[in-house]
Amino acid sequence: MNTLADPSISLEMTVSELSLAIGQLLRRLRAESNPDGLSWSQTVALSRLEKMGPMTTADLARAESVKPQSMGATLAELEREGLVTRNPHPTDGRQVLFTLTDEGVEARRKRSAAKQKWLLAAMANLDPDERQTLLTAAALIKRLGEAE
Amino acid sequence: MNTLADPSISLEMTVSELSLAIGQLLRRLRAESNPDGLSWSQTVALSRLEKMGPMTTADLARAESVKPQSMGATLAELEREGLVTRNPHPTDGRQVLFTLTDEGVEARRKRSAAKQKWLLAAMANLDPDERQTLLTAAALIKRLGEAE
DNA sequence: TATTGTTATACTCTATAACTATA
DNA sequence: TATAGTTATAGAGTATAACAATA
Repeated sequence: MNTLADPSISLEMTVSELSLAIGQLLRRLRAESNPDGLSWSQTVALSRLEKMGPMTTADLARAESVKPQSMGATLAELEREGLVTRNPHPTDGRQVLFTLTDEGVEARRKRSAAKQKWLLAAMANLDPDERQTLLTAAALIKRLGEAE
Repeated sequence: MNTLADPSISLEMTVSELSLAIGQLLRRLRAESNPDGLSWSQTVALSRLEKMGPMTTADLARAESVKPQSMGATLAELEREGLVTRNPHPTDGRQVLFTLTDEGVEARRKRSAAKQKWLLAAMANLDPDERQTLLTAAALIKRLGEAE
């Protein structure tokens, strides 16, 4: 009589539970932000640039499921703060490649600390098994977010 | 030596991966929203009222890690649409209890369908094991979001 | 024509501050 | 005083629409 074995119940319940849970955690993370730290969207853009190397506005927008205009605003702000620089695309004159500056790398490491510090502390109370579950889940969630 | 066995490396990596993944999934979910559907914050408020029964503005705000004023705005909008009603608290004249209307139950079920339908479809491609991981992770994420 | 990016404008969500009513 | 809620205002993030430049 294992209700978890019913795929439809499990699926809808998981969808609902997961949506509510991640929404709450994200709001919680935002609430923990540092006054002179990086905003969420800035942190995300910097992280992705650091991980993937130079990228265009459109690629970053696609990667984060936002419109190019929205990503453009985030990048313009990061550029004003000297955390990214823009370079022309070598072959396509329309495109602009954004690259992390040294200061951007530093900022990503230091100024996003407040948020992550909170989550780090919260996760420190979990069992190793639970942390492993979250790491596995993170990869799955990433796949869902990227899914067509 | 196994780097995954180093708790600090695993922990930081998990924090980073998890934050990025849930941020992207949530933006993705928001992007899938229906033009005449419910907004994310409305869906969340209705879901919680449905699950927990009548609640006050302050309780809902605490549950979702937002300020009472923010939750107040969401509830006012839901009230204007007839999806929740307000009732006086039986013993404390300051408090207001919000309750789902029948129309609110219906709306939660139908109008949030667009978003959840997308996630449901995406999750249908996962293995049962992977779905179980997400369900377990949802509970963990919920605990993190509620953590002091 | 299609794509990249920009500018202009508006909406949603959330925050802070100041206020009223009740405990 | 302290708490629950409201009103007013502002900022961040995102969206749509209209445009320019390039492919």
